[in-house]
Amino acid sequence: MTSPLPLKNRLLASLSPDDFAMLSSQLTFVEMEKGRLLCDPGDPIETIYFPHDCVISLMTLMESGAAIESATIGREGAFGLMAAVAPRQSMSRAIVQVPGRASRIAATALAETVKRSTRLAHLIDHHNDALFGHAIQSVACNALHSVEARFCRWLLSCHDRIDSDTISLTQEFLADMLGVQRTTVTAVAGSLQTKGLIRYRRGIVDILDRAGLEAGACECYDSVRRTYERLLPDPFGQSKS
Amino acid sequence: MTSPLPLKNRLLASLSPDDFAMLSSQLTFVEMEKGRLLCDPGDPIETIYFPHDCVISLMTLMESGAAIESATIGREGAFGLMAAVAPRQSMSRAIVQVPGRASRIAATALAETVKRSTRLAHLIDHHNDALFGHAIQSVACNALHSVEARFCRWLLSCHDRIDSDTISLTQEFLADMLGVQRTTVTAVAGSLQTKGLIRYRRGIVDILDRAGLEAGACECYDSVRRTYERLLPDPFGQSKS
DNA sequence: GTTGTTGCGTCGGGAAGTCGACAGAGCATG
DNA sequence: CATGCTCTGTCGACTTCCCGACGCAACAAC
Repeated sequence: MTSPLPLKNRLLASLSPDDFAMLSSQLTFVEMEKGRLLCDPGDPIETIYFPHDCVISLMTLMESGAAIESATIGREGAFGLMAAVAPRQSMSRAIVQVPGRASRIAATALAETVKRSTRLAHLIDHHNDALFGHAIQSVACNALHSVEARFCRWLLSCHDRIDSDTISLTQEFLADMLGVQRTTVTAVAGSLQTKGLIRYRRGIVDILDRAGLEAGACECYDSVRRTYERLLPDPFGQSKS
Repeated sequence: MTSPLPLKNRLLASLSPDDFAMLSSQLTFVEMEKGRLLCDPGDPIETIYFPHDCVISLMTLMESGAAIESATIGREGAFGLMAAVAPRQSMSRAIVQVPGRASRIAATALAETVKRSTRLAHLIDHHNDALFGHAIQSVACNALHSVEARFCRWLLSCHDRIDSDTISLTQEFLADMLGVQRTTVTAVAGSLQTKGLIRYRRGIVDILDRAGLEAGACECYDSVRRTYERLLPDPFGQSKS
């Protein structure tokens, strides 16, 4: 799946030809380098990003300075669609977690098009609903599930959104995402490595056994995935597992 | 604040006279008895509820049968507004957690009105955004904060939505909400009682010291509250603390 | 090759919360 | 008053995760 096809974003690929025609002239292809900050809480959302093979994290900032992940966005969705109808402030920090490419468009330009296409408006509505479903599942997940299960879930949903079995990320970073201590991540990563599910080497994770990770992950992984599939059917119809 | 004013719901009270005129004939006043089930995951959302002095919980159901709270809805909002534009399935179980009164309307009727009023559409849009903000804050909260802090937060946000300092709820029930063991709730409740913040007696909690609870609660309580205030200003302009 | 930096592994004490079990208290019903 | 049920308090062992500290390994820069 390392096809040269530029538009892997499922939301863009789901657009009707008419809608796509209206948007395409305003869409810009961008490289998203790792760590790039798209938005902080309180910032107006001026640009909307449709990831092709990058992953964007929505992080909730706490007073302590901690930043914990509340949702991730990849090729199944887009960042900033809450602002697709009317101007809106971001409530989270949005950063590029895994580098790659995306298409972007000005929020005002998208809002113009949305006014003319109820079909596009419904697509965005469905996306926002799925994102909400993602969030409430994570509320439950963070309260009930072990770090190991959440770690597996995280790796899987990241893996779904990229075209490689190798993910570049440090344990420190992952600890922030999951909202746990770095040493806890080390312990869990060691455990998964012993089981042969992943390999960890200095900032790089290799996914060795997807099925094993799925067995170790909590139900939340599949639950969120099914919600997206129901509300935003995959126009490519592909799947990894 | 035990005024006989029937419409305490802030969303309804924020409507323009025109919008309210269009809706009022379709709105029905209902008593919401404790424990009433409004929706289960997968059910179509057919009715939208605007609480006046009851509290509705959105609960995420897990495969194990556990049901944990992912958001609460009171007089500052409404249940079911994701379905205000187009038909939608519920993703959570919605139950009445604290009894009281609400106004309800058929989703189809509201959708008709929304088509005619962009102002109403924007109000609903803001509500859904605030609810999303509520959810992502809870994602972080459940990952980072102690049970005691979350317990305080829960009591405060419940207290905000009713007209009494007495809340009827068992520790068992609260344990489900918070996603913890019942014995843990007992321990925390005992601690708060010793500090003089609450009184607990067989299914009934009395709020004795709001300021003390606010000191014990995590920042999430205030954060969520400010988000609602920003997106949906209180038309009554009142506050409890 | 040396140095500096970054990321990982480990160790140990401690706090928080789990889980099962049981006793007792409050309340309603007959 | 007796019965039964529901809700709360307690206990103890156990697990998970926190939190700070330290050393080492890998990599980059010069």
